[in-house]
Amino acid sequence: MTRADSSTRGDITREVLIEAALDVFGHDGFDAASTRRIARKAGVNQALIGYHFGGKRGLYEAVFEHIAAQMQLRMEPVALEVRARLEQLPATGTIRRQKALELLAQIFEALIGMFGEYSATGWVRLVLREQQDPSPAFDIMYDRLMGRMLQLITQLLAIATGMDAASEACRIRALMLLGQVLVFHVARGSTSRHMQWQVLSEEHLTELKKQFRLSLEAQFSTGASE
Amino acid sequence: MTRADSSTRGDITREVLIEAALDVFGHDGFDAASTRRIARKAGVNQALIGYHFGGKRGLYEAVFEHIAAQMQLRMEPVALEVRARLEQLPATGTIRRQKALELLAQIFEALIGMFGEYSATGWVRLVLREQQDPSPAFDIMYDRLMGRMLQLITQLLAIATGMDAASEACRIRALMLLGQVLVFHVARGSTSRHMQWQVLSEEHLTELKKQFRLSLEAQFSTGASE
DNA sequence: GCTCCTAATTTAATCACTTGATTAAGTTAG
DNA sequence: CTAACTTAATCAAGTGATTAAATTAGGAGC
Repeated sequence: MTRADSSTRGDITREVLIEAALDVFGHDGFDAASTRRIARKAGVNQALIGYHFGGKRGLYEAVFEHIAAQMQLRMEPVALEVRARLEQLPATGTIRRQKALELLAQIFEALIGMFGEYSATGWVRLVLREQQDPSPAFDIMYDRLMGRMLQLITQLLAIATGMDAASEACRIRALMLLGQVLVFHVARGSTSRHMQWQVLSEEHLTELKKQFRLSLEAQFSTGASE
Repeated sequence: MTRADSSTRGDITREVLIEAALDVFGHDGFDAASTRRIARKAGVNQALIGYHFGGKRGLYEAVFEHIAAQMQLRMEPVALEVRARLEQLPATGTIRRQKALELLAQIFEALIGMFGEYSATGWVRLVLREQQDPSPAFDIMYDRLMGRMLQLITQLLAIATGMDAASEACRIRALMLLGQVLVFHVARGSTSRHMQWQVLSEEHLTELKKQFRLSLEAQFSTGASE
């Protein structure tokens, strides 16, 4: 789609291969995916995988670089804005807590939107597989994105609740928040049956955002919490 | 281990094959797992898979029957007790809500324990894979276990909050609760890095139960919700 | 603007190997 | 003795990787 400017032949080949590989790896997993199928889907010769990426593994990791770049493109502006507003918060007080909670909601809204948008593509499955037993490809994603995002969430949660950001409890609660969002993607089979949702539509995402916000505020809005 | 009473040779063979298959399928996934490796691990001939289970697929589904049976064995008593106590609840009032919330906490405590206990074995990965694109093997698990469990959770949540059990909101919140627990297993890579947990120990599980209960009570304890 | 040449890229063919399934011949237990 | 069970051997199909040969694009020289 946006490939008009890719200069050399090789660049184009690499690009179509990565896109095809994202699909096939996402669908079948690393082992079950065959390089021939990827090449056929990309409309190029199978040997080009070896030529351009060194082999199947190299292509796999290139796919993760690609995903990480796309996610970063999407989440970085939000993270930057949140961090900027974080600086301007009053040093203490109820308002500081309230604002931090609002920033937290903002991040998760973006996350829900991103997960929802990409849930049709194969990359949710890809990342999920890597979560189970991480290969070097996982580090690409964690170091650039997930880790930072989790840090930011934990930090905001600490401010919003008065917890210690370094505490185990605070990090657990941060992950639990993430779980409330992830479940609709990682437990897709159960979700689609229990909700009777065939596909995650825009309306469903809106409802998820709403319910998540309710949950967030019920848990942490100023007043009592640990 | 508990195989002293399995009568015929065939039964024993089936059993060791299923146990080996649970490991290998869990580790490698359906496609990447090889019947030869399973057979070698089980200490039997590869052709026995075809003989006893009809083929690789048949063995795979037998593994799920096995898992479902084990989970059922573990969760059924809890579900029964909860359902029994549910009957004895007062028809309305704050106490009814409080008790329902308590039952909810009880279920999740059992779930956290079960997930934690089995997280070392391969079956979390197995089920997770099936969640992504469910095969007939998934229905075995959903119909017997997950579906019922989700129904029960939704029902209790409805009582505890005054929501309508059939409403979309209530079902969403039920899944979100489950997500708070699942995340530590499905996002294992991120969890182990963020928490710096190498493995889910008994102490970690205790802390998870504690934090989950805090979250549950903060969200739904009597007073304001909906 | 043209040709020519070289390096980058692509192709088809082939390699050794593993896969799940099947078969016929064996072995065991009741 | 017979039916249940197990074995080793073999099958066709598909795997990732590699190779040498063919093709292509783009800059140098005129």
